[in-house]
Amino acid sequence: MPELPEVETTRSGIAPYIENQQVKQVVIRDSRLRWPITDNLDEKLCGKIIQSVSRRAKYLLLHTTEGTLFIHLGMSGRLRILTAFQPAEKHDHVDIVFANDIILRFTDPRRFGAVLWTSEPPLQHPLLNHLGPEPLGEDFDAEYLFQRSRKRQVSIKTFIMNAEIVVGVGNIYASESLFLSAIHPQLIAAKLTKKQAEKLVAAIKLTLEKAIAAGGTTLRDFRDSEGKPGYFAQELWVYARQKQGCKQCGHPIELIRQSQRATYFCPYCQKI
DNA sequence: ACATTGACCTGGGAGC
DNA sequence: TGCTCCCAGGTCAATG
Repeated sequence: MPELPEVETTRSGIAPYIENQQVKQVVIRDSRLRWPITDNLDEKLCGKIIQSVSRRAKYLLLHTTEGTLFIHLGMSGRLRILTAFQPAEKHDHVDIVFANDIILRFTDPRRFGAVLWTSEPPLQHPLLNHLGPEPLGEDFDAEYLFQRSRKRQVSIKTFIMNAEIVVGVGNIYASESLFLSAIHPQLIAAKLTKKQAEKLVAAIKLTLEKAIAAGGTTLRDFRDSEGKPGYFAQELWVYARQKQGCKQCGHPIELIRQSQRATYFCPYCQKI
């Protein structure tokens, strides 16, 4: 469920509550996530102070002086700050309790998420070290995207969702960015022109920035760290709008499948 | 190296 | 009401 804007919304929501706070207790109710939660996480984390909370791709990194806890929300994961006790429910798998009694609670019905500890520099971890540039970073530019797309035979939509090319662009924002840049999602990546690369990079950055500003997109169950939904859904041009009129030209939005994922686009605004 | 597909899970909604 | 089927904001591993 969460793409970069939702993860960033979660990051900025939890950071003020847990930065510079000392971990008092770790409660693990179910360690069966995408990978088993690191053994003896309580021993590793208890007594440590969270120096800062950062984000790399869709991972949240909780830094201490002796290691880093990194968390992925998968498709249905969620982090909440509890300032008063609440009984744990069915999918509340992990609580990190701080010395001031604030609780960071990880919930994940589908258990595609991850909660892992590393004492190495986190960006060198095998799950992180192969990732492409951040979409909002300066190194993600038209020249980069154009060069990387040469000779690539996948569709441009599949291409920009490849985390080795650029991270953070998930199923919603891929369709949205392609609409904004007027590029057909089935265009072969190798056929992207330099001009289209410029428009697409700008569209990805703008879409993600606006979604972050709106607190992410809530279609069904995304909630921020305080339990509130994101408001970007009302700004979506095409996603989940099949058969409805294009907000730009009125033609019905089409729904197709690419790599087993739904893609939405306007056949009039986005010609191949 | 690149492309495609299956796998991991649970819950909700549509259709019968 | 209840059953079955399909779908879902991700991404890794296995296979050509």
